[in-house]
Amino acid sequence: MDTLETRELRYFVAVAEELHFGRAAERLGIAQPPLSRAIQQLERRLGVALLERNRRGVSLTGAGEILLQEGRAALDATTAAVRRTRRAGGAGRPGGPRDRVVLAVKAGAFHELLNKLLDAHAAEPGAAEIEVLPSGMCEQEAMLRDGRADVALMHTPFNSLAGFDSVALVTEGQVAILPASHPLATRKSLSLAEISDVPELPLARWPRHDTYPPGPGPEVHDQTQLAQLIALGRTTAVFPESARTWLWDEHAAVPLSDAPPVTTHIVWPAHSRSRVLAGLIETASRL
Amino acid sequence: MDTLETRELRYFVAVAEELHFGRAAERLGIAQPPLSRAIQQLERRLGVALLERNRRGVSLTGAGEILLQEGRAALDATTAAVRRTRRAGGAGRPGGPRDRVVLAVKAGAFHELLNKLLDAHAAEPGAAEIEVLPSGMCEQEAMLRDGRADVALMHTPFNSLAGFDSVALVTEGQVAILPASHPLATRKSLSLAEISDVPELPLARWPRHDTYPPGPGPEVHDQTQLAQLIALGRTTAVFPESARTWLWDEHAAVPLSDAPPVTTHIVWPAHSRSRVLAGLIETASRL
DNA sequence: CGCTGTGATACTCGGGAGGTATCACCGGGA
DNA sequence: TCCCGGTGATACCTCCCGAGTATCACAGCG
Repeated sequence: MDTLETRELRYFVAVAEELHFGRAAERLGIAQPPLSRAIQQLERRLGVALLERNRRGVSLTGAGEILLQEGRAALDATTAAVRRTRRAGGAGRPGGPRDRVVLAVKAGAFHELLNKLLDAHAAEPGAAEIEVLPSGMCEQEAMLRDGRADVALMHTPFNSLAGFDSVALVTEGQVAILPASHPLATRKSLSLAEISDVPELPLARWPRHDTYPPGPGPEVHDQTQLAQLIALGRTTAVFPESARTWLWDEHAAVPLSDAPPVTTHIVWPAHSRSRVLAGLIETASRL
Repeated sequence: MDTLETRELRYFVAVAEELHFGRAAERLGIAQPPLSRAIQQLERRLGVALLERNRRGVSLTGAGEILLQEGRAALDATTAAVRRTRRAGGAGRPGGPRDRVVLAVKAGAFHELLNKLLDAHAAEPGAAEIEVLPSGMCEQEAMLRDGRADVALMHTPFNSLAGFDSVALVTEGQVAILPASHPLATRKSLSLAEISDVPELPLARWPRHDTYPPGPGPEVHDQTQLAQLIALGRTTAVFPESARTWLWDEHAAVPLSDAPPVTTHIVWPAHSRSRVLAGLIETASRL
């Protein structure tokens, strides 16, 4: 009576996201009537109204908001359980798949650190296989939560380490990435104010948790797009120093005097206790 | 095909914990054969062996260990969803229950800070109701994870904040709590070494994650037991300075020069975003 | 006033979860 | 050696509940 089937959670989350029974049912691959009944039954069992059925549509009650949030977390945890169990399947048995750890890394970042880490890990005696999984900008957190990855490299203060265990690896300053031809590109150092005050070079905007902040700069989705736009003299960006590795000839990197330092962390789900993961973390923190 | 019902997780966790189908079935309130079948089906669907059925009993494979760990986390998340949704039920509607936040606090600790926090919060305009939930020694983490609590006060380095968001509130030194009649009780300051070297006063041992470390000291479960034993001159203990509030006349508190400082944090599940909780955290960090 | 689109209801059907009875296997003791 | 206690697996049956189809009730809107 105080438990809740995964199916019910999936159904509710679908309805809460679509705010429309028909579309939700279609997304779930079932018909609309069973979905209506399932939600009603869910509300009865919880003893709580989750949806406000007003004319022309559906909206969430306060309790519904909570269940959406908590239900997503629970569903993530469940699919994580499946993914990680499958991945661990047969590990350790000769002939079966080797121990494997999936490391989520922001695509295009961490080149140097990542190389050092992988080399150091490969040099360990009983080294497990590490699969490097490139991720979108703020996607690593979701990947850790739903089990697509076991461990990740993240940058504070950009990524939030909320909900995870982590060890800080290195801290570095930030640089402004400018078109090499731009007047500011020859400066020894710049301030954030100077960067933001250049009207012909608006700062590029990254998707942050699925939403763009309003602003003048162009919207970019990956480092290649951004590199292109900078080379064309259309925008500028601020990055950790280690981003120098991927700069083109057309780019210039100028240190920023007042940008907050960026720290790279190795991050994993708090409840992980696997030997392989522990080894990797140990290796990383010795770098 | 890549999802997993709560029921299946419950079943597997029961078997993995009992390592015995019969007992697990009894605990689950079902018969043994359906349980056997459910686990077989689970293994087939995951494509992974979870249990090693050797003669005379059952043991976990590597994948089984992972699923036990991850499954527990997923089940906790599910029951947390139910608890928090029920708690939020009807909130905001006049006549219904008020907004309520459950604050888990180590029983007997945090007296001063807790009073200040509750007073400050009650003084806020739209103050929600705060229910203070006393918890066992290291139980607050579990309470946050499975939804019995929404927010907690914890001490580092004793509690691990792993998996949660937190804000540090105050840092304080530690004191040794001694029988007032003991020779060391008159000292202005002590070192950890001096404390541990007194054979007639072995340090008390607390249950830490359900297991006692081996050692000579008596086992204690709550502060009252401990207070009694100290007053009787049978043991000693190390506590944050703020513990002075609950000392008896028969107790003496002597500052420790080399004990690590203790920081009190307010801690909540990383995905929480409720307005009420945000208000409480805001109030706490202004203290 | 019908038409459209919404969610709820009525009824039926089939799969699967669960129960009972039983088997197959192994180890230990007299 | 043989039987017995205890383990998990299998066979078979029952029945509930989840899902589908058809339909309703209702609200907006031209």
